[in-house]
Amino acid sequence: MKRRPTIIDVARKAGVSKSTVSLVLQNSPQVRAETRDLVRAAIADIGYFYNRAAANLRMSNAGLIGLVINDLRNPFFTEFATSLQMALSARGYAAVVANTDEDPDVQAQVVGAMLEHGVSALIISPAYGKEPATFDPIVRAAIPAMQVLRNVEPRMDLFPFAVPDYVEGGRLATEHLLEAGARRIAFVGGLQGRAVTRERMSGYHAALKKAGREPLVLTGRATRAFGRQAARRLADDHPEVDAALCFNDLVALGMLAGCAEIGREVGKDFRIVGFDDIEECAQAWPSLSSVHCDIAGFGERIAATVLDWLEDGVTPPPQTLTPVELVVRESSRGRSANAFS
Amino acid sequence: MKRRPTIIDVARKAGVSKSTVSLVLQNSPQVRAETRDLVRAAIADIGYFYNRAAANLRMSNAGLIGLVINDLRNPFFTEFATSLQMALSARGYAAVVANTDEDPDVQAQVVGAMLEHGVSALIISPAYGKEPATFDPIVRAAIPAMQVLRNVEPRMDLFPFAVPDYVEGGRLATEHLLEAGARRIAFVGGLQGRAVTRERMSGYHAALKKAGREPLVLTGRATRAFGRQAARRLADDHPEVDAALCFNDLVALGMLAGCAEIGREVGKDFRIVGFDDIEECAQAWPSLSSVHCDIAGFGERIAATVLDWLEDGVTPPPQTLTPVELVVRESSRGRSANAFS
DNA sequence: CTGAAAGCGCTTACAG
DNA sequence: CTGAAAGCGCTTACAG
Repeated sequence: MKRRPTIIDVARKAGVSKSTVSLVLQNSPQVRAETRDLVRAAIADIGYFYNRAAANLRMSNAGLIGLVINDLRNPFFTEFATSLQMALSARGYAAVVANTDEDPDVQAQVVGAMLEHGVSALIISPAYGKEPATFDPIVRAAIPAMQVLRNVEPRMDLFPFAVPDYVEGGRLATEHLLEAGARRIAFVGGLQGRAVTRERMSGYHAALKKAGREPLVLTGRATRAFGRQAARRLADDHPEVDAALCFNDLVALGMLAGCAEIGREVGKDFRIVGFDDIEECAQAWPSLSSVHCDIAGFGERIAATVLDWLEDGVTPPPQTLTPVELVVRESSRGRSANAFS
Repeated sequence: MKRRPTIIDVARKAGVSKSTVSLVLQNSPQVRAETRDLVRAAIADIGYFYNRAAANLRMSNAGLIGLVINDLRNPFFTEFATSLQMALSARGYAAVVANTDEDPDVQAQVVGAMLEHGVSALIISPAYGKEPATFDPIVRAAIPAMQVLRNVEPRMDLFPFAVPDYVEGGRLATEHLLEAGARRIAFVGGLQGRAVTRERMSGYHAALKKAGREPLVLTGRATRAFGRQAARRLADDHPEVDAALCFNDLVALGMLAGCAEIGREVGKDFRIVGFDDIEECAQAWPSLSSVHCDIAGFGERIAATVLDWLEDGVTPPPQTLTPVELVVRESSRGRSANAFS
């Protein structure tokens, strides 16, 4: 395992000084074309590659961005993280990513590690709890940092927050179900008291109130398993309920499975709308209506926001709401022609 | 935005030399307890945190591991990447991760970027195509690098390969379907000619041959959409087929949806087995039998293998097959009692 | 247009 | 047990 070649090896090979090599590396116009080509040839020849850690020591912009996610196995967050990472990569940054699995201790640990690695900025979809352990070190490091999708840290001047407009999404979905003829609409899933649940629910409450209908809320974990149980519970305990707005698509997809299991025909006997519009919604059967949050676009937007902040000092506003829209599919529209067995 | 504190600031504050601070940072036993506490207090006081880039410059082990994945949105790879990342994190390493979206150019670019960032090792689930552009630079960097899940680079001494035992999985699943009474079993999904497809299929072929049955292969993309179409095509063109072994769970879940759509009762009229056993299998309805590859365990194992290689020079064998097992659920066993509507 | 020199924040022998 | 000094691979004024 031989030594990694350095700028000095290149300089020696090309017969110039290491300063010149450095200038070539940075595409400086002040080096003569022939010299540049000479250096380039030497670089290719000895297989030199840039050492960013060393450069960073002088320049202090490592080109590393930290990405900390509370639940990376959830397709919603996967999609977000992936599109964000690819957007960063396209602008020449690498992403250090970590999943915290909703554990604030893990979160504090990985954030600390990322700061040690000298990330130039941090994007965090935080776990709930022990906020200071995570956020105080970031304040000390004085790097751009955004919280996304969940707002757990009140200092939004320091940690600007961005999120799709969940309230509007909840309203749109509820109004759609009402227009489609639903008489009694339940809100299913989402942990009680969490901001995200509250927001998604508040659009639902507002729309029902306006229509003079009574809400029915079944909070619970945001999982397929909970959705599946909820389908059964709703049928048993609240047979009058003929529609559900779900906290997210996983719950909705779980309800789809649950309805199939108990023989309730979704789109006919019962209408379901999910939230997030993950890829699977269009592939499910019946296909699932959902509040489209354009999470891929959201990821790209966050990447751009953070890099503009980092590179040009454009501080984002303390709070950004991105637009959402409702995508109506079979689960709330009624079945397509080939739907009977 | 003030300067990040350094070891020298700490030294000044604690009234010792920077060497002493460095020793404290490394928990060296050769520094007196009182001095250590003094230094620790100073560290906490001025909010110092370690600069790994600088340390790395001297030591050349950045504690960064590169993770390059061909399709990070696929839950199978998400699960792998996440468990790997968390295992690395637990051993004090950070993961730089990148999705290539099956694009070999993107892959070459991100691998180059990671090498510049001085990753100490690389784990890659490669895209197909342009192998030299990705792998030659890794060879020059002379760092431990493994290919996982797909074997595209023949130099397996340089890039040891690890993968679950797909052949065995295909065999197990096929034998199970035969035992369950299936008369004609199709293999559905997976791109023709790819090693993964070939392996998963070869267990299927072997088992059928042994039983004296004819194979029927329907290759295609490994997506829900393809699975859904395939369900219809199979019913239309090959009504005698009464079971399917799918290339992966996405295809199988797509078939589940497709069967629901055309009114074919899975578990009764038709049996389906998937491959990978992603989390959703247990939550689907009917629940999906699948070849369990323990991908979370696989991720942890790879993390351990790479770190042992990096830290202790334990070179992995050129090829590792990890065990798989079949998990039988409703989709191939017959419905549970509550299954009629 | 190119070279010599200092410095980024650490670690590591080497003295004391 | 602790300090002074060199060096890791770069960049950046500053001379020439």
